[in-house]
Amino acid sequence: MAEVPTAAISRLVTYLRILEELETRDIVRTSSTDLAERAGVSAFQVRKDLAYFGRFGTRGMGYTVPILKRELMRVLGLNQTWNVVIVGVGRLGQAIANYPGASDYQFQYVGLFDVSPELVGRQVRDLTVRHIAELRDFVRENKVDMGFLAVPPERAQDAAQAMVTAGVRGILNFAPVVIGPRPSEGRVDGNAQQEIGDDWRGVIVENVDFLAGMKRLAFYTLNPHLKDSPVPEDTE
Amino acid sequence: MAEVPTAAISRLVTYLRILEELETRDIVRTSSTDLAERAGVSAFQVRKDLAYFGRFGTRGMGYTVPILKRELMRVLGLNQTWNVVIVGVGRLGQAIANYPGASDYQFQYVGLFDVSPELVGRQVRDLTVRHIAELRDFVRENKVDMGFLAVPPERAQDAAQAMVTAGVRGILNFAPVVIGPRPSEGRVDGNAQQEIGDDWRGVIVENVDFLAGMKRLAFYTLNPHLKDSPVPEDTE
DNA sequence: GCGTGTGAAGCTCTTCACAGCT
DNA sequence: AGCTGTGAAGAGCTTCACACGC
Repeated sequence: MAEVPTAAISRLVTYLRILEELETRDIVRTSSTDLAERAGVSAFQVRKDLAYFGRFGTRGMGYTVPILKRELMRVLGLNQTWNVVIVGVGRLGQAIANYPGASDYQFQYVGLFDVSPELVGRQVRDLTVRHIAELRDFVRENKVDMGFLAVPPERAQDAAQAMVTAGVRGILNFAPVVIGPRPSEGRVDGNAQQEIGDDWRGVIVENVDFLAGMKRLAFYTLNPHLKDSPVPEDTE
Repeated sequence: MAEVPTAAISRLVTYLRILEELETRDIVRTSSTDLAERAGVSAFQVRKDLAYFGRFGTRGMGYTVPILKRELMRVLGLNQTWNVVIVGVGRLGQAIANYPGASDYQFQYVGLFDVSPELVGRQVRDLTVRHIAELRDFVRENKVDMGFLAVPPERAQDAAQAMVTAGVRGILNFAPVVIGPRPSEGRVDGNAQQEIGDDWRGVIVENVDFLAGMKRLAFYTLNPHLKDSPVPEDTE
């Protein structure tokens, strides 16, 4: 199914970041070996990852930083504007909204939503927090490309369903739960759950779960032999 | 090398979460099929993942929720106390420090560190923010099991190096950069980089990178066919 | 009969070696 | 000569089918 490995996409993001840093330092040329070292992967891997999307280098020469950067941005869809709503504007949601770097890639926060009366109406980063009941109309009246979900875990499934129903097709889920085309837990399950998940078709969910990260870290700290350490073996 | 797939550990964390929710609802029995459905994976996968660590079920019966929960906590190292320092106490670091759920697993924040004069000395969640120069002594005088790194990306490599030098053996890296046994960028590279990375041996790094998550989401929103959607095909 | 546990098959991803261009 | 691009080999992960125990 996946003719391009998911892990390859994560690595492309890393390469892009490295290219940006090289560009700020006015370094114009690089190579798969150089990128590999900076990214902590093998040079084979770099070349293979790039090869999924085209031929960006020159044999014998390497890569030209601005060109490869431009191409990776195009591949990743970062040369266009993305309108984003944030659902859940507590401490985490606000930290996300204010985190620098998102606007560098034309990610624009266009709406903030919450249920808390203390938050609705408040200004956060030039935007007024709206009640989540307004989400549906907002998504219909505005172009919304993706939504960030930063509500407490017990509300995540319902909030995600609301986003999908409203028409959001990409969700970055910060809540430590699995969201998806499931009947909402704690609801009477009697009536014919007709076509559950039909509106989830084509919806992309990416998870950013820091509690899970903590637990993985705990496990690997206890079992370090099960994880490849960041100490390089040899780049090629 | 990895006799247990990395992805399996992530899934175990998910199973554990589901078991906790079942327990709060007083559900005592479950099965690989049930867990699979809730976790969004196949039942084969659930059984295989559990089999890496033991035999926790009863044939023909399924699993007993409290037993499987206890066993998974033991496997993941969540039945012991973990002392955590947070390096970087800006908006993101504070959101992390205040995020509920960490203390449920005996993750205890024992020290907060930053360089900003505005933050050092301030109280955050019952702790006084210390200057990062105190990190080394702090780690030596206190038992510190892991560190969370939430500084701006340009400071991440140096801060990570400081943590490792101080003796921190597990790092949860929130900064959108690769950290590791590299010479700090922007430093004169002249003298013999003797044994770079020697002190990184055995250090575990887990990344929680939400900017990367945004970019992956952008890519998969543009190329949905390259990603398995959350819509289930059939659980078994 | 039912659901777990597991060796084996199948598939995806990574590593490799080298052909090909500059 | 040097470094990319890529088919092929190898490793690792997932899926499967079925034996086993309740």
